[in-house]
Amino acid sequence: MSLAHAILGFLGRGPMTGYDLKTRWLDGPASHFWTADQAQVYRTLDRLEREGVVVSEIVEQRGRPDRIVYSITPSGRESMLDWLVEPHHPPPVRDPFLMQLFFSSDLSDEDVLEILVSARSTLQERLDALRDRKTEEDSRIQPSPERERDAALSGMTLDASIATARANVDWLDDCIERVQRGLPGRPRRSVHQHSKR
Amino acid sequence: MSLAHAILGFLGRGPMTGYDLKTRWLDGPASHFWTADQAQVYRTLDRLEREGVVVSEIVEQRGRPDRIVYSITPSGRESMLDWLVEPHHPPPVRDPFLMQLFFSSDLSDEDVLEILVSARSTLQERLDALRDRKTEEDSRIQPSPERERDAALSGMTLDASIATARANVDWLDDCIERVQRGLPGRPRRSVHQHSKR
DNA sequence: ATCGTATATATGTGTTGTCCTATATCGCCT
DNA sequence: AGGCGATATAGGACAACACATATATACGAT
Repeated sequence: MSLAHAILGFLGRGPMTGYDLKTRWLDGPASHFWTADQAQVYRTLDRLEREGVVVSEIVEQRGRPDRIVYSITPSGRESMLDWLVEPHHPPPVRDPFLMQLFFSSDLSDEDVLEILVSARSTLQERLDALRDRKTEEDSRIQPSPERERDAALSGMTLDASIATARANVDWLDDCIERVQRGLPGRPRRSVHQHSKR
Repeated sequence: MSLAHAILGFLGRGPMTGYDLKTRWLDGPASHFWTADQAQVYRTLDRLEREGVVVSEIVEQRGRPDRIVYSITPSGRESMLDWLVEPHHPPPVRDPFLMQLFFSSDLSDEDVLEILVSARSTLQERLDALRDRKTEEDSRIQPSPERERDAALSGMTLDASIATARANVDWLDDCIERVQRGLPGRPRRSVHQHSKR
């Protein structure tokens, strides 16, 4: 599980609660390469503590649940470094959108077009958000050489997501053009005969 | 689960066994947008039959296990058409490789470079394979207008994967160049001090 | 002669991830 | 006054997925 290593990675930069991990990091600077459910974060922290790679300290609070501040242990740092030098490749492909397009021969050209246009607009939003984050991160001045290094690497990963998103928007534009010129053949069954609701 | 709809989609083109679904389609023409375990295919077929969207017919064989040939039912076609017109967006991002790069500030420039070069070579192979499939599919003549339509859409999805892969190779080239010029800061902890095995 | 591969389905088990709900209080907005 | 969002953790239930193993035989290669 890579979530465990994301957690170790962030705890390597300083002690934190599960809440912080989720809201300040996973939902923010890490959101373009990993997503995780809140429940899963807490459960993973539990597991990591049982494994001895993190330790927790309870900080009492008034009015709120006690904070459980986790820190990485030396064994945790070791495990993270081991993970860092192993080769990690992108995960198995599983893309419902491409699947939809693949099986769209039963739809009319108009329906296919609609799907493509809608996907384009979603992707464009995502791309804009990524670009905003990139300019924002680029303009932020880092207080230390270590942070500069972190920022450079973080920027590189953002560039990857931006490049991918842009390539996909371009591809969608090509598809839209092609469908507008008309796809070969005709749909076997039209949706409009089917779903007259 | 989209696997269910992949299965319905392929069964829509003709009756088939679980074995065929896995070996002739999922491991082949569908592999760039979906991957599935053999066990999962059979279990999903079971479920789909209980749901009444597919029916099975047992074909006895000598020397081999009986074939269980599945066909899509009218209700299955309906369910597939419903799914086809719904908007489907790419799944949540989960990329161990980007994560690795993000947390690589504890590695030396040389180690980061090694990771990038290795990723590049894997991706390049993947890209070559996709391109081969594309030329192969393009050169195949389709027997009917429906097949032509299928082929056009299939080609479009292949183009998406190719565009993504190419964008990523280009991005990796940029990264490699940048790291060769040197990343800012220095690693906090070197791996070489750590793993002298 | 045996080893591997293709054909064909099935189960057991564990892991990872999702969704929903519960709890408790503070502060802000309407 | 009352509702909503932020702070903070936690458990139950389930779906999806991965990995290993079992069974049985034909056929070609070494």
